[in-house]
Amino acid sequence: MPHQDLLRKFPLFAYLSESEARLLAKEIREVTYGKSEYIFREGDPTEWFHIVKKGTVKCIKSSQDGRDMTLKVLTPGDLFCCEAAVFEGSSHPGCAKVLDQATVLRIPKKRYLEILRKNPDVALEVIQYLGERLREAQEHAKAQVFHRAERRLAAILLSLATKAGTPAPDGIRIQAKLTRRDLADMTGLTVETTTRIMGRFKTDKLVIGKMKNLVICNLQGLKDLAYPPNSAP
Amino acid sequence: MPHQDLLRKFPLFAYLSESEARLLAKEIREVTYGKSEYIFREGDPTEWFHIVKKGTVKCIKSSQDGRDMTLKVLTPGDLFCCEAAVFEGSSHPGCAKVLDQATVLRIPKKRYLEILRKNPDVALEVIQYLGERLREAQEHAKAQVFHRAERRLAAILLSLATKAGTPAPDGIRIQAKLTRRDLADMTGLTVETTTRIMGRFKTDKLVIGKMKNLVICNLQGLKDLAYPPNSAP
DNA sequence: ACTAAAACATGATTTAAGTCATTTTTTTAA
DNA sequence: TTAAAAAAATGACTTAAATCATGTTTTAGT
Repeated sequence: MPHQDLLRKFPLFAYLSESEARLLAKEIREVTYGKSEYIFREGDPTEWFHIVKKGTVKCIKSSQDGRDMTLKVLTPGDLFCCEAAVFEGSSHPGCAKVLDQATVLRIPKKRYLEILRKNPDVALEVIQYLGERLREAQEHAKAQVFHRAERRLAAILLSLATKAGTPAPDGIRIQAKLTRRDLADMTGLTVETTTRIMGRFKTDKLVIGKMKNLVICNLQGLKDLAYPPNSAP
Repeated sequence: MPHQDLLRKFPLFAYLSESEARLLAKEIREVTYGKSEYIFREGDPTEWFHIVKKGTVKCIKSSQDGRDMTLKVLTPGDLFCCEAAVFEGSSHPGCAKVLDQATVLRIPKKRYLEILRKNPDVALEVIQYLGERLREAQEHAKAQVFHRAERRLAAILLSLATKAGTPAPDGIRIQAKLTRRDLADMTGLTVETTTRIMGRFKTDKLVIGKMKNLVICNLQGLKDLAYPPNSAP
């Protein structure tokens, strides 16, 4: 059964019968995108249900005023376009843009809906997944709306560490090579303040290395900044 | 069939058979809460699935540092505790607190899960509902994280107008009587800046009346502030 | 390998919004 | 009805972060 190991974060196959899984496997397409390519843009019709297989993808919500907000960084196993997007006549509420070269699997929306309809367990799984995303989005909003620059950046670095990080000898390496602009787009700060605060983080030995190879070497230090003693984690 | 008209925002009954609906109706409990009462608190075990019948309820995420974030204002027909919360062994990720006297319907979590499992259409409806909430949460985060005080307040007032507003002769009346603190908790601003900006809105004739009876009398004016020409609505 | 273009860094200055302090108004409960 | 408490309004002052300006480094494409 192909792709199964990729689906750890969202075990679609696990609930299907042998024959259903075989049928689905035939309909899955694998598409590779280069750096900075768009997988889809805001307003595009929703035809597929996607899962990241390799690389990193960011979900963004664009504005005419030039400032795009980065809502989420997706890593292998994450699914996207699983929201309202999947229903009749709907269009994407945001863009999906590749950060680093990425491979995504996609399933025709129609097949996806069929699966949901026939397999209540899968539907429940999706409900749980969406609930989790919703909770995450609210948590994120809280951390970003209520706090000051330093704390916001610390919180973003932490979430990147858990979602897109890999253990390294000197700490946690953040693979997705994000620019200062990317970080600014996640925190609502300007590139300048992002630069300044990242500079401070570096002199305080919380992180080391440049953006293309950033390593968080004092996770606890960042946690103390993001969630100080008198606020709940 | 009881309660059916309340469920317009989430037509649960519409998908059930006569017998199922009768069975469910028997298990629905109606509970009334007074002003400022908690329906549940963060960390409480999730035993029920709730729907607002009357009044207004707010979802908040609390902090030890005294600043609670108001995530959402719920009005009749809204459901809550429908997220990850509903699954095994989970606990509420935030509190639900009554703004104005409110009546809520509640269904035992177990029954709710049974319904989802047996009625794929209901499950799809929930998926759609959650997707919509997720999109909303992201949209909200974007509006709040990236903009300045005035714009943030304007955006919040607009969303309140659509969600908790009723047409009035002089504009849209916001029924939920929110305090400056409530508005501050939704925008991440201080009470003082909220006061100052609301004052400006009043002199600019965008809104009239006090908090207990706030009327938005220039919707377009607020829209222009919240989504200026060079940014997408 | 070299050039052009991004991305990054840093300083000087401005400004929006936070903080603190005080007064007025509204709400609540005795 | 009145007293106490909570909420709202307003002013003086401070500060964090935006803006603007300029130089440096890194990345990408020919």
